[in-house]
Amino acid sequence: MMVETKKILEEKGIRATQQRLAVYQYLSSHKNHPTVEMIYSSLHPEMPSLSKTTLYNTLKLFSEKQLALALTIDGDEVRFDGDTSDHGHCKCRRCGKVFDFPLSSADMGTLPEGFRRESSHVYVWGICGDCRK
Amino acid sequence: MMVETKKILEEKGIRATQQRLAVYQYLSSHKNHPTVEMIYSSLHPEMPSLSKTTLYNTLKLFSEKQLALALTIDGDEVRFDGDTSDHGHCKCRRCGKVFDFPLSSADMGTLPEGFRRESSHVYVWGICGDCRK
DNA sequence: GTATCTGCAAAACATTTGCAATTCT
DNA sequence: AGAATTGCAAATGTTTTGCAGATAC
Repeated sequence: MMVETKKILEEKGIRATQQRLAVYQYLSSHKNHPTVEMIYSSLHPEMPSLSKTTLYNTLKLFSEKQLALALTIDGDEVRFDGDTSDHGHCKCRRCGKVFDFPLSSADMGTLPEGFRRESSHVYVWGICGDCRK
Repeated sequence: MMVETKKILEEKGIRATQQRLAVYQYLSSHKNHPTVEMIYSSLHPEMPSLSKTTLYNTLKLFSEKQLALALTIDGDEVRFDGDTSDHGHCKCRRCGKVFDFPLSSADMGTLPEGFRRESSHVYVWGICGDCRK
């Protein structure tokens, strides 16, 4: 399993260091769109040498190599998502949770003449089912 | 025209101060999705007393009162849009320009069971027509 | 063995806060 | 007059940078 993870990183041309493996595995097993702080707080106790500098470096690298998405659903904090498939995110303004949802495959509008789309994000705000009960 | 602007603010329950009128008029006449810095640099020469604190206060107030949208297409800077109608934004990764585009009225995916949508943003990245020539 | 990566401390930035002076109605 | 707003300076919080030592292949 550790071996598998190593392969995934190396296929993307990323040297598999302990720190990067730990971050990758964290993102793979935590689908709650963690912030940098959440990841750090969770990994640091077991890996005291892990620094925030490295965490920032690693997350930036993962975003660039398409191993993670950097979500800016809130302007004041970046959240990360290990699921890089095409999907939208919605956030409940009451409980603060972020949920995934599938995007309709169809178009989502008419882009300007000649614009070539490479990637996109859809963010929705509102109130989730639990909070409306 | 100044009178009109004043009315618009007051209808939203916002006291029409000089600073707020200036910011509102700036947003009305600059549709290029300016950052805080761009707005400040542009207004400050003509209104030297305008502080960034007030600018931040004003932009936050406008966002809350639906007089402007706060766009976080880039995680590291907030941009503002005086056009609060429903539309998407796309950014060219080569020239950096941000363009508006209409959203298809249809759904943009299936939200989680029970989630009530209040607002949404759609961001698209790619290369614009001019940069592809 | 050598290039890359890590982590510390400091720097750089953007945004917020406390508060006294000013401005609106 | 009285409440709301402004703007300064300081605080806060996040992300970046420089660089010496450690690590991976």
